[in-house]
Amino acid sequence: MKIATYNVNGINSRLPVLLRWLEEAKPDVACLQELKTPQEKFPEEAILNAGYKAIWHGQKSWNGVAILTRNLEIQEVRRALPGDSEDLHSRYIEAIVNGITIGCLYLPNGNPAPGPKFDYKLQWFDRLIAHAGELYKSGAPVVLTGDYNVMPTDIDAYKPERWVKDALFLPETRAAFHKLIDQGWMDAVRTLHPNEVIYTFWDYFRDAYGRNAGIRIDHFLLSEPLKSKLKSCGVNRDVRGWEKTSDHAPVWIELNL
DNA sequence: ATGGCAACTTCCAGTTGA
Repeated sequence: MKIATYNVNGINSRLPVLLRWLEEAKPDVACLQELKTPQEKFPEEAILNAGYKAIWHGQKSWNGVAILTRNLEIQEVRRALPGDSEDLHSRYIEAIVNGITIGCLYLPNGNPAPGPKFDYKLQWFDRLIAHAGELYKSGAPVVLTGDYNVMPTDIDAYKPERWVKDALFLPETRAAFHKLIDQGWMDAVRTLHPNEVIYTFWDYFRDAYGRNAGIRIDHFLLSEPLKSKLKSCGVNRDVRGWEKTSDHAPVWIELNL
């Protein structure tokens, strides 16, 4: 079973790239972030025609998450993190697919830091940690994937010294990520490739992709029952080089179920 | 240290992203 995550940076302006990637990569499950579309303008018909069912949580202008499946039933569980009914950002959607709980998340960016946006990032992170803890303890097979907006360690950033005051790399942010990992989760990509330079985002500026000046911020976390099932993983790096592409590249894992 | 790019909105300049 192949599961992918892809921050599309606007699903409607990204539609040709998204459809081409689905056709070429053929993930069984695709978790999407940054739809940047209201609920009613999600391109459901084009996605259905490409062979995928979808559930999504849209929002005007910003955020937005979706889970797509090919030839698999999808049962939605929730479409927000517990813990703050006032939080209206569309940043989390969770479903059960093929017996696996899949959480698709778009963690807040948090810049500029310090400030209210960074406070919101850390608060959202706390709610994710609380919810993830419940999921992990349940013993169910769970995949928590998406755009975490965190580089976990120095190896995950081109010139990490340039990111030390950035919300994606500040000590509080990394500490929150490691608190989450310490519940027992496996960082799938880093576990299979412990020393490799792997990036999932390259800035649009200054030919960052051409220079491979990237960062690794899109992650797959696996709960206990899935750790022994992880077969392979990777980044569809070439997608970042396509015309009218996102600033993120898709990331995928293959599970031997 | 700065600003470079892209997508959004609703009227082309301001905001957000990472």
